[in-house]
Amino acid sequence: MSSANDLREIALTEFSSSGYAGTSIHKIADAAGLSKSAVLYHFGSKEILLDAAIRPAIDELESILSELESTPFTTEFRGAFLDRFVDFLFAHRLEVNMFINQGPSLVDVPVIDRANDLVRRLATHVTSTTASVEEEMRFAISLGGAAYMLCTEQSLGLEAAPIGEAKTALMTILTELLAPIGVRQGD
Amino acid sequence: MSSANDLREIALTEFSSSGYAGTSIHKIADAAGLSKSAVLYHFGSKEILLDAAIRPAIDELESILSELESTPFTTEFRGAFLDRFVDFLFAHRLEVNMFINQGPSLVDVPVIDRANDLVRRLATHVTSTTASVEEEMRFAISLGGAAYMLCTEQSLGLEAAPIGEAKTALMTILTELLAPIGVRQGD
DNA sequence: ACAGTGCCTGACCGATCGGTCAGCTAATCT
DNA sequence: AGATTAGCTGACCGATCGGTCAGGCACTGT
Repeated sequence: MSSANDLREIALTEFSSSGYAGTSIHKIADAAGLSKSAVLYHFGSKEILLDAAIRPAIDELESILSELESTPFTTEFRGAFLDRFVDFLFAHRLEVNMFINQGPSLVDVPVIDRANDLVRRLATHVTSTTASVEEEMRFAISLGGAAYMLCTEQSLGLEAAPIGEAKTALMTILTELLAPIGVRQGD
Repeated sequence: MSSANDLREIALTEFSSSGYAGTSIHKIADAAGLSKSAVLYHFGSKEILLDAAIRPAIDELESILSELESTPFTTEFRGAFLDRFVDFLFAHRLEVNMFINQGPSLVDVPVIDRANDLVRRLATHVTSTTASVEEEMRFAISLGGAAYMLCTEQSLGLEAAPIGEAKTALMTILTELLAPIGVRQGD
């Protein structure tokens, strides 16, 4: 495996668990068995490393969102969308956890701003413009709750379940949570 | 208002939004119109300030948990418990957001360890020992989702709703989310 | 054999971190 | 009036931060 890739993954893990401000370049370098200078050789700055670590996830989120915004929200598409979104959450749990928890405090970092914008767009689309307080809550709880759950299953005693079972359970819960939202659009 | 109390509140706000590691004593002092030394005069160290900021919330959580563990979980108590718990979430949203998001990374800070233990105890009690993956998920999503939602309502476009309406909505959602859990105990 | 390049290191820089300390001021106590 | 105390400040400390730089090492192409 390439050093750059190692560093990206290690940085993502550390940023997600200890926070961006709480993670020093030195710590990441140590975990990779390299020197701090090696990290700055591959990624010109700490911020560039952050960008590289979460950009793929944000790109995919943007793709999901584009499809969502350009497709009539029929009942069957709702299922397909939720399926893809849950897959996204599982595949990029660390990244999601990062910009959900630290997004507000990392403004003016371009890649984080982009992520925040996407979340806002997603919220606007899912809840529509006339959403009630409860509907907006349902969306926020779904997103924040899933991000939290996926990153604390082990530390909370939730031992890793078979992925298939976990996905099914999460889809059940999210479907139930979001069911009252947007029914006027396609159901 | 006393300086010490000002500092506690400012510190809580900053710790919650920018993270413990990402908040310097100097920043807190500036926001309070004092010098860094004044902060360290009132609170001997940054960690002591953190302790002072979130201890009241953790004390109340412990009280809620004690009542929960010592009361038969009848249907009517379930409602009363949820009511008290939602009140707690609203009253201490910043503290909850803090130790939900940064709890794992702030281990070996005693007051945070205590909070983590309480959350684990709460999880064990609510989901019981034989909980399924989905039941544990429902608990984690409820807790993490509520904490996220309560701290991002403004930054996500969710303008502050009347407190009463917001509480009712949150209780509806949490009741629905947790309904399938623990029915064998008192219903 | 030699130049070039990719990868990496250690020394070093200024800034900022958490924390200590001597001392100032205003109010309180005797 | 004199002593004490609470509240606070600015100077200063060592450690660590993100980042720069010169150079070493291994390999490749000529």
